[in-house]
Amino acid sequence: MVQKSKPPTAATEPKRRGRPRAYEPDVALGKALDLFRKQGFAATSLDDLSTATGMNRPSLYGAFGDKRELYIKSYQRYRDEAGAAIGAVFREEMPLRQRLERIYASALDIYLSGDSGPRGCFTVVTAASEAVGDPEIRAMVLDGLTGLDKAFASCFRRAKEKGELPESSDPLVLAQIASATVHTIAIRSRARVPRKELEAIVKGAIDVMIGAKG
Amino acid sequence: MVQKSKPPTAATEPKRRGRPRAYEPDVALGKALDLFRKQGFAATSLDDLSTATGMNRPSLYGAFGDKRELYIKSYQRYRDEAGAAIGAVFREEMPLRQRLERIYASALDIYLSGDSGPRGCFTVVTAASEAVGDPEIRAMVLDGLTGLDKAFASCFRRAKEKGELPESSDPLVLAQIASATVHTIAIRSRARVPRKELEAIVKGAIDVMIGAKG
DNA sequence: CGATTTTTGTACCATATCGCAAATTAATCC
DNA sequence: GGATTAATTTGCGATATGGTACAAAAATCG
Repeated sequence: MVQKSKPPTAATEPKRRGRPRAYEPDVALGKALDLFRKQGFAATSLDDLSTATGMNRPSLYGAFGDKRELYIKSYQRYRDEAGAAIGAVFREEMPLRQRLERIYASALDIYLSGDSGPRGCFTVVTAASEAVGDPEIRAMVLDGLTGLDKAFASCFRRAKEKGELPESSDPLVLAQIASATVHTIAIRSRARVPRKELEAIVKGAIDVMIGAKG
Repeated sequence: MVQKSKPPTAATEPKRRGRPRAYEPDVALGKALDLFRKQGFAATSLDDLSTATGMNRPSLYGAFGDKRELYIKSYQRYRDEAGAAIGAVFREEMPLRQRLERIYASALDIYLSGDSGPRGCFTVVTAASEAVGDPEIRAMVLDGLTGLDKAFASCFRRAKEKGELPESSDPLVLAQIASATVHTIAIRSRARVPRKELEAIVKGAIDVMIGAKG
């Protein structure tokens, strides 16, 4: 039940008072996230989480609260990471097609990762499921969905201004198709559709969005 | 623990031998399906299923097998129903736009139904989740996904032949966008996005697919 | 070193869960 | 009516589950 034996890594120790933690909260949360992504909320037991994180249940509870809180914190972490990944692509300057390709590539990287099979998208695979019954999770899911829509919308708006899209194009509509494409590969990846096929879907969608063919 | 007190409804009784069933398998499976759609596999207990179907656990077990088998049978039932609904739309002759509108309308009917909140799509919300770990479910999910793709593809192929689409259009690509649109509304409906918004997404997607604007 | 603080480890509790065995009930067949 | 068949009902049992109480451990502070 030990995660790391060597003393706390971070140099910025405010010299905590009592017995030092045997785990690093960040890596523990990462492990919890992995499990929740793979199995969902209900199918993941505290024992599972305990062995995966290397923390025993009381420590888990003390650090993150009960199972639902841990789930929400895991989801928050996932969203932060995913948001950072696509945010990076948005900040760089590049042609529309390339930007889209990069976004979908990093989405696929996220969805297809995992030792025991692709884990898909947290939002789509498990959070959406919990969203019906849990208002807090629902709010996060909605926020994630509209966040993606908006990111794509601004992306297309910018492209249109730069003349990369015909004047007749509607950035909001294109954004929803772009989001839908993200959603469809998220679902398909969970069914172990091979990356090649997912990339083909992405390519076709990009062609349509850019107006190469329709 | 009684589902119906009156004797078996169906006129086609082969005069079964022993004590008559107190339930009708069809309605029981429907109730099970409702629950699984709402809660997913792991979060649905046999007790839940028992009270919902009006059958006690041994009867449930005798009729449908263990929980996983019941889940698979429920999913099969869902697919049969959904397939029948869109199949009906495909058999009729009508212009492309109208056909697409009808398909999405019946999809929304399915996704948004439910007493305690919209239940979304079985395939997307729960089956895809189980698909990673269960080959049989995965096969069903894949079958459902490609089935939808193919249905849309033939739809667009027909439309192209009839001159409803430009010669440059690729039915396979359009089909994948059409499927992606189904997937995105399935996910969003689970997050309680109102029907109006979902219909707007559908309308935008149809416009792009038909080539009205891009 | 002793007191204090914080975390860990063990053990536990109440309940839920899945599945099944045995007895009971209700129908048909002869 | 008695035998047979099939479904129901009750209840059990082994295990899993989420959560917590409590003592031991490991650090800092004075």
